[in-house]
Amino acid sequence: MDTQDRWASEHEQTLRSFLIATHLLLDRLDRDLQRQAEIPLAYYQVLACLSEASQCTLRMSDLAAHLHGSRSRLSHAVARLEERGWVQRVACPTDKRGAYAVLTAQGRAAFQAAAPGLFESVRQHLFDQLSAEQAGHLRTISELLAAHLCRHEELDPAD
Amino acid sequence: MDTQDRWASEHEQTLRSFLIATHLLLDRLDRDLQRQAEIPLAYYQVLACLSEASQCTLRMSDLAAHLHGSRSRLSHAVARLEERGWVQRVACPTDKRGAYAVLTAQGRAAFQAAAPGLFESVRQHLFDQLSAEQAGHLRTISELLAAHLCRHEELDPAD
DNA sequence: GAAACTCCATTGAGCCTTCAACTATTCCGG
DNA sequence: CCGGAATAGTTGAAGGCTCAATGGAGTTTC
Repeated sequence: MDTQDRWASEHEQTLRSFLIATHLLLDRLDRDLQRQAEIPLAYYQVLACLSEASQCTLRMSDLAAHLHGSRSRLSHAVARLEERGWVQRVACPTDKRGAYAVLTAQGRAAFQAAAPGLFESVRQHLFDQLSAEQAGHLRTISELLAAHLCRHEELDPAD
Repeated sequence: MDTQDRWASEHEQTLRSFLIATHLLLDRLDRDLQRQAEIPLAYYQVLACLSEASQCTLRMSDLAAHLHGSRSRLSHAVARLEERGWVQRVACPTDKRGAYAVLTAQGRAAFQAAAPGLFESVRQHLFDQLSAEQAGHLRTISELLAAHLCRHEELDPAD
């Protein structure tokens, strides 16, 4: 087996483990959250983002950008969250195309009720499995990859 | 800020980066593969698994287990792949409940056509962004997490 | 050997996401 | 100011996933 092949097979194995681990972990977190709080992880993230914004309010576009997701997806998500009374859409006075998403009191309550269970899952399935050093590595790696992918999306609007 | 808080906020940041990075990366790989080869990453993994099996054949259950996914999901996936003529179901002679999934010649061809593009994406968006040391860490971490989550699923059939 | 259990695999409903229009507004060059 | 281009956001169809329910086939027990 020459050097090229060794490289490839090593990376292939890493990729395989990475795909399995991330799928299993994301599924588990999503499932736990779904069972305990009846919200998908993706919607929890919307609530989390809004809860940190000033006035618990964000323009739809900004919210989508913070979540690194598409406008379309956010639009659907907010529609669902609005049905539950957790978020409200408010028209933007200065730009009639625009809309604000506002976290309601109920939305904040739902978010706060869901958080402890999620953190417990994360602790159990992620951080309890890693040494402090490994958690540090994971953070570094995640930040590197996220930065690259964000950069790449800006530059490559192959859409 | 006391020690507890520091711990929590550090981990929260790590989690955030991790979720963003994995979502962006999985989306990008899936999208690239979809554009270049018109298959979702999940279906590619099915083909990959079959292509490595002896006779390119695997029991549905075993295939699901290798992929760490549910039987239901695999059943749907194989149904789609069968429509395309890439996989064929074959009844198991010894156990009439059972079914084999067999990779067809067309399926193998589609898999081989898709692989280079995927590896290129993986190289560009994952390994080119990491040092050799970091790739090693990622592998270790992934394997740890995957092992834990597999163990956990066996032990905790909270279903 | 029949009832009770378990196991393999499939099915359909419901939800989430993506993709590709589409509407409505705002911006900008001339 | 007008017409074209860019921007904000929504919508509906299509596809994939999960969940719960089902059917059919082996297995166990007495």
